Amino acid sequence: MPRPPGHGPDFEVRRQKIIDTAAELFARQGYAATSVNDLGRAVGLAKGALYYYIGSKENLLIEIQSRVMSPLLSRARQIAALEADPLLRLRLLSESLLTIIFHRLDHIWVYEHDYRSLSGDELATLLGQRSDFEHLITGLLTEAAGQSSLRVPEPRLATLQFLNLHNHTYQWVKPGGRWDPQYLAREYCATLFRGFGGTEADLGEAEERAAAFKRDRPELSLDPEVAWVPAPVAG
Amino acid sequence: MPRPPGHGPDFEVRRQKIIDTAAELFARQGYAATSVNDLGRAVGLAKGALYYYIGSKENLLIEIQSRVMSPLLSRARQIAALEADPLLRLRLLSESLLTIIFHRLDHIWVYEHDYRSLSGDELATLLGQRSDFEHLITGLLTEAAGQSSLRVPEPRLATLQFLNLHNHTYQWVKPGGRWDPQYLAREYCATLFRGFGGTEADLGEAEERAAAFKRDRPELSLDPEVAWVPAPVAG
Amino acid sequence: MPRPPGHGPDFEVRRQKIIDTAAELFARQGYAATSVNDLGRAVGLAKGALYYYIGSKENLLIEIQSRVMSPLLSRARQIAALEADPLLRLRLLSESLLTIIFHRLDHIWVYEHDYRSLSGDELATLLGQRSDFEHLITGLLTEAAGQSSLRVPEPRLATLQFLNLHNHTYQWVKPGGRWDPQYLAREYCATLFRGFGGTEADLGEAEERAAAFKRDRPELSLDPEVAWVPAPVAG
Amino acid sequence: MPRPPGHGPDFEVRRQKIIDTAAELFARQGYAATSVNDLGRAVGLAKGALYYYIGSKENLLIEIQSRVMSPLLSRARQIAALEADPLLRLRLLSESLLTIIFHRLDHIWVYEHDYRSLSGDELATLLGQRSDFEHLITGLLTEAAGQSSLRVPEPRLATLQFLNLHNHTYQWVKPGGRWDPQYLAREYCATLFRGFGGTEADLGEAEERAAAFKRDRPELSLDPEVAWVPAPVAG
DNA sequence: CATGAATGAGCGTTCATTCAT
DNA sequence: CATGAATGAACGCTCATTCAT
Repeated sequence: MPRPPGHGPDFEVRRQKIIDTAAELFARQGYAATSVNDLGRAVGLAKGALYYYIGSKENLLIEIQSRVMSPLLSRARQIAALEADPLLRLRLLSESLLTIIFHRLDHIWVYEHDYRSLSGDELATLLGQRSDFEHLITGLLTEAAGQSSLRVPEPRLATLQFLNLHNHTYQWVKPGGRWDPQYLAREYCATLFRGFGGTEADLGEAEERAAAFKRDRPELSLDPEVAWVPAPVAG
Repeated sequence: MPRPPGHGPDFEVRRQKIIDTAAELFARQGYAATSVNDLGRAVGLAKGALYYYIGSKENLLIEIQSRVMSPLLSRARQIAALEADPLLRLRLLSESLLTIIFHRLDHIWVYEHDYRSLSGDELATLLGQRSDFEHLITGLLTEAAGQSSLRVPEPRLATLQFLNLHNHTYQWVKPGGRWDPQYLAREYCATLFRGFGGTEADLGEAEERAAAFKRDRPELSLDPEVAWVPAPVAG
Repeated sequence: MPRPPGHGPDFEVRRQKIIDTAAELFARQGYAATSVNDLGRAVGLAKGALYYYIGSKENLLIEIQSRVMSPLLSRARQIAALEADPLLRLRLLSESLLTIIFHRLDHIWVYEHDYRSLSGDELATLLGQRSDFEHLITGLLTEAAGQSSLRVPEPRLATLQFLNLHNHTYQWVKPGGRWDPQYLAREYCATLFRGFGGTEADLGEAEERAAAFKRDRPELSLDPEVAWVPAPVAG
Repeated sequence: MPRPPGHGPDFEVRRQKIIDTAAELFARQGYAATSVNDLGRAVGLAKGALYYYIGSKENLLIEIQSRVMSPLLSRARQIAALEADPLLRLRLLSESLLTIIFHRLDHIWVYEHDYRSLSGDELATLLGQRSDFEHLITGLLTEAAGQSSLRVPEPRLATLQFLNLHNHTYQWVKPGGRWDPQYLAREYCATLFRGFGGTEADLGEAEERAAAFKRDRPELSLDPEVAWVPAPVAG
């Protein structure tokens, strides 16, 4: 879906705002139940003008998915590649994941609910990226089993518990509510690390180092405003 | 949508089979993306006849939600009311919940994905039932904090972790695969009980008692065949 | 585009009438310039009901093409296979072709103008059939060059002249006007046979035999009412 | 559709190039199936600028029709007015007509297929011009019947055969292929003249004189480059 | 009970055209 | 001169629902 070659300076700004609104609507009503007319009404544009920006309805879905997956995966790879204690890296990953969930809750709803509405190719790409993300976690859990007190006899099952605990959060979380991503990350990791047999000492150490890390390497904490905007993938 | 006053003895049987098929289709394609024609083709009935049984498309959604919520809630209430160790009851609840997820995976997909397509009243009813279910868990966790080694400083957050861990399972579970509900319940409860500070002793005891319970009181183990069918329709 | 399995007795009748009307409209305004709404208005049916009968707009085009090609080709094969003088067979073919043009003028307009709107597969099929038809004529002309006074040094060019002369008739012919298919066939064949160097004797003989043939084997004269209706091809 | 009163010297050049491109696209895809956007892309202009040159889409169609009809009719009048044997003039007309078909095949496709998309007034003008052209041929054929061996008992039918044979050529001709306009004109006229009862002598004479004519009065041979461009717009 | 037929609203998308800049 | 942006109508098509038979 190639867009016309020349566009005014406002084009991309406006386009991003339309995708924002689409994410809100899709999150609230579902992708299939939201019409392009609904979106037009919400952004104050006739349908014809909308298509000037969006290309197609499915394209919106692709962009939204990519706005989630793209920064998540790149940040996850950065963290996984750090030379640091695997528990620390899991803890950092937990907070990154929750940060994204908090700051783009509507995108996450769409990401979790409507990915099956993608067409074959796009779906395959997305599932591949999801699988990559999961394998990063599996790798860290396996590493942790070797270097700490954690017991991970079934890395796949441990990974799935990690993902269950984090990913389902979008269903009830209220940004600005009682808990923030940092707090939840600490709690979730505490549950999981203890739950997988980790000692209180290992747990405390990971938490301390995470605090230190965020102090010393702030660029590795996900700044969602920066992370989202360029969304360079797909389309 | 009043159904005709008198119908033959097969009416209800046939109706239930249609809802079964609807659940399969909705799970696979989504509620909004499944047409009444699709359903008609799948059950081998023309649209006119179909409407005789189903009343409306939304009605199907209501019935499916109720088929999940109704046995789950009644079984949860039964279990919560038992005179027994709260950890044991949580363990039994875990297995019941996972059993439903395993045996009616298609219903769960619909339950998790398409409840927002319900109209206001029906949605309110459903959300109320979900809240009731959650409070049963909160109650058991609070009890457990008093009677065992568990520390539950924030019962709401503990409840949400319990729900996250269980409810997200539908996204990846494959019935007939590596794990069964009993195995997953043991693993999940082990993670949670340890994660909330429970001792290995408490944990082992709960597991033993659960085994004994299922031996002595088999009627309290969820038989999914029985559990579903009569599902008294809410609404 | 499989139609639902069961249909009332009127379905096919109505369907054929709709295709008739579509052919009229397509002939008058062109396929691309005729909307499904136009057709609905013309047959007195809402768009939804129309689709119950037609499947798709392109399907109408396919059916119309097949209504022309199918009887034309089968009749042409019958005639070409006769054990008779090639000039006689060309003369019979000429009349068959003109009879179709006269009796389904609107179909011919669509056939000549809008075949390029067909999608790849259907277009390929049609072009193949057209090619088959042309080769029948080429064959007869070549035969005639051997057995009569005709000189056909370039069979392809002779074929194209035969086709030009006949096929372009749809542009100006008025059924019920001054000339009928028999008359035009005689005139066209006279022009072509003389034009290709045939003697008056050959020409007269072919005309006489054609008259005899139509008297003795009336079943080989194209009865357009019978020829059209079953239109068993494609869809 | 008044064009702005003053434009630069390039205006007309550019305009003609745009019409060239439009003719290509309309011929390939059909007038109704070609969008103004397609045209804009093909000529490298945004829609706004395009409309500065074209006025409207229908205007393009009018111009293309006129580019065919206008030189054809003026050349035909020139030829018909010559003091020369009618068979010679028919022969010259044949070659002129075929030359136009060869050199502007795309225009001819549009001319033959999409004239029905013209609005009432334009269509009336065009049909009048077509009729004028036909009457020139009828006149020549009638003259020929008086001065040569041709028998033309029905001048209208003879005219239509002349037109059928020539006009349908656009459907299959490939410029640069086996035959050129001169060759086809000779063949077509041979078929027609013989077919209408002309002697080989008359036929040979006409062909000889045509060769002489083209040698002595080359300005009467259609130079397509000159013939097209200035095409005074009808409408 | 069950069907085939019909409706009217809505779907995602494309169109010819306009116009401020 | 030329652009990018906007419109509103129409496109082909699908939908949930109804109802005479």
